[in-house]
Amino acid sequence: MPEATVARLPLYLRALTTLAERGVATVSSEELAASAGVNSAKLRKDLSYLGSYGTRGVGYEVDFLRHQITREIGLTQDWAVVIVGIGNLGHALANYGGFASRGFRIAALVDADPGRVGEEVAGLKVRHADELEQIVQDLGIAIGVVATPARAAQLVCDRLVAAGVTSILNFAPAIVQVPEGVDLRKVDLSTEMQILAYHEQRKNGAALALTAEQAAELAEAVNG
Amino acid sequence: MPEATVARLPLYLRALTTLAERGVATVSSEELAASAGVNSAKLRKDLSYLGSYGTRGVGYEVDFLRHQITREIGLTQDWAVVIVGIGNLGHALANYGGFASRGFRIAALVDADPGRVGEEVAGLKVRHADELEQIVQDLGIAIGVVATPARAAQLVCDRLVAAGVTSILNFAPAIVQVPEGVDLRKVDLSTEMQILAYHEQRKNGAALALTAEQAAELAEAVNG
DNA sequence: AGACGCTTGTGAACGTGTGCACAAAGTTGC
DNA sequence: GCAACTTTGTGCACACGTTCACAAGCGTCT
Ligand SMILES: NC(=O)c1ccc[n+]([C@@H]2O[C@H](COP(=O)([O-])OP(=O)(O)OC[C@H]3O[C@@H](n4cnc5c(N)ncnc54)[C@H](O)[C@@H]3O)[C@@H](O)[C@H]2O)c1
Ligand SMILES: NC(=O)c1ccc[n+]([C@@H]2O[C@H](COP(=O)([O-])OP(=O)(O)OC[C@H]3O[C@@H](n4cnc5c(N)ncnc54)[C@H](O)[C@@H]3O)[C@@H](O)[C@H]2O)c1
Repeated sequence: MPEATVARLPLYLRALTTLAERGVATVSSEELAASAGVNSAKLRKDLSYLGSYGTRGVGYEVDFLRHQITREIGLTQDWAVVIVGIGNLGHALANYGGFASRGFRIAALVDADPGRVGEEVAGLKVRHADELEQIVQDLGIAIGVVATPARAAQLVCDRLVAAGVTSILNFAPAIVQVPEGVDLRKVDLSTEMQILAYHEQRKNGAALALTAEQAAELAEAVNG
Repeated sequence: MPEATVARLPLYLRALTTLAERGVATVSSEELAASAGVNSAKLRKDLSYLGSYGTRGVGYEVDFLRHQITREIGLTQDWAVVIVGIGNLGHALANYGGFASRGFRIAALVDADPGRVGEEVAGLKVRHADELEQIVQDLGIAIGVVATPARAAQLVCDRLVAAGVTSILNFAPAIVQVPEGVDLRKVDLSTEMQILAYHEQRKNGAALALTAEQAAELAEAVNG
C-alpha cells in the first residue's frame, strides 16, 4: 500500500466517523471525498487497496468501511504509549482526550527532572527516565512520544529504541537518527510556521508583516 | 520553487544554525545533508533554487547561506501571530519559546470562554473571540493558529479569514475549507499516531499490541 | 602555469503520486 | 426482463519529486 494512501486513511476514518454519528448509512465516493477534502478518484483508488468494498451504483456502507479501515490501520487493538518529557507540551499531550478515543492508551509518563517525578498528571504518576527500559518492557509499549528539549531528543530516542520501542513520534525540533526497522515521524511546529511565512511573503503579506516601527519609517519615506 | 523544497528549507536552516553555534564557517553539501538527514544531491538541488551560493571544491559559507534561506523564507521580519483557543494546547503553544527565536511573535491570545478571558498567559491577557477582527486588524496579524475543539474549527477559520488572516495553522482534527488565496496547514497528531500504528502492525508489532487480557487468552489457546 | 583533487550544479532516468475518463457492474423503474 | 441511470474500480497519461552520475569550476600544490 502506497505511503500516501496510508497517510490518508486516518482522514477517511475521521470523515466516516462523523457521517456515522450523523446516522448516514451509505456514502458515495464523491460525498466521502468532499468531506475528507480530496479528489474522488484518489479516494476510490485508495479504498481499492483495501479490497472491493463498494457497491456500484450505490456507494460504500459507512460502518463496514469504517471497520475495514480500522482493521487495516491496526486500531482494533489498543496501543500503549509512553510520553517522555512532561513539560509544557507533555502536559497538554497527557491531558489530551483525543488519544484514547482513537485506540491509543497513554500508559506511562516519564521525565528526567527529579522535581517532576511523582507529580500526578492526567491520573498517572510521572516516573523517572532511568526506569524507561523497565516501563517499556513491563507495559508492552511499542510507541514512544518525545516531548523533551531538542538537545535531549537523540539520547531519549536511543534509549527508547534500546528498550524495544519501534515507533517514535518526535516533537522536538531536532534531526534524530534511528536504526532500520524503527519508524520515526516528527511533528515540527516551527517548520510549519515557516512554510506559511514563505507563502505569506509572496502574497500581499509583506505589508502585514511590518512592525509598527517599520510602518512608521515607511510612512515617513513615502510622505516626505 | 517546488513545494517539497520549501518544506525542507527550515530543516536546512536549523542544521546551519547548529553548525554556526559550533563555530563551523563552511560546510559541504555532503556534511550539511547528513546533519539535515537528507540526500546530498537533493540538498544541492534545493539550494540551487536560491541561486549559486556554493563554491566548487569548497562548499557553502554557513553564515551567508543561513542569511539567504532566512531571507527566502521571509524570516527577516517578524510575523505577528494570534492563537485562538487557549485550552490545554493553546497554553503550551503560548508558553513555547521556540516561536520568538524563529521570527514569530505571538501578538494575541483569544478564547470564546468568558471564564478564560482576562487570564494572563505568557505575559498576554486572553481576549474574547468577539474582538478577533479588531485584534487582527490593529496588530497587523497575518498568521492564525487554531487550537479550539474540532467542532469550532471551521467557524474560527472563517472568522480569521474574514478578519484578514491569510495563513492558518490548524491543530484541530477537522477538515476545514478555506477560500483561494488562504494557506491552510494542519498538524494532526492522531493521524501521525495512526500512521505509526499501521507500520507497527506489519512489523513484529502485533504481539506488543496485545492487552494483558488478550495475552492471557493467547497463552491459554497455545498451551491448552 | 599546469596538473590534480574536491565539490558544486544540473541533465537525465527513474519512481511515486494524481486525476481523467470509461468500461464494468450494480440498482431502479417499468 | 430490459433499458436507463448511477457509481465503482482501474488503465493510462501526466506531473512531481528523487537520485544518479558527471561535466564544469574552484582552490591548492608543485
Ligand atoms: N510547548 C510547545 O507548544 C511546543 C511546540 C512545538 C514544539 N515543542 C517542542 O517540544 C519539546 C518540549 O517542549 P516544552 O515546551 O514542553 O518544553 P519544557 O522545557 O516545558 O519541557 C521539557 C521537559 O523534558 C524534560 N526532559 C529534559 N531532558 C530529558 C530527558 N533526557 N529525559 C526525559 N525528560 C527530559 C524536562 O525535565 C522537561 O520537563 C521541545 O523540544 C520544544 O521545542 C514545544
Ligand atoms: N491537547 C493536546 O495535546 C492536543 C493534541 C493534538 C490535538 N489537539 C487538538 O487541539 C485542539 C485543542 O485541544 P485542547 O486540549 O487544548 O482543548 P481544550 O478543550 O483544552 O481547549 C480548547 C479551547 O478552545 C476554546 N474555544 C472553544 N470554542 C471556541 C471558539 N469558537 N473560539 C475561540 N475559542 C474557543 C475553549 O474555550 C477552550 O479554552 C483540539 O481540537 C484538540 O483535538 C490537542
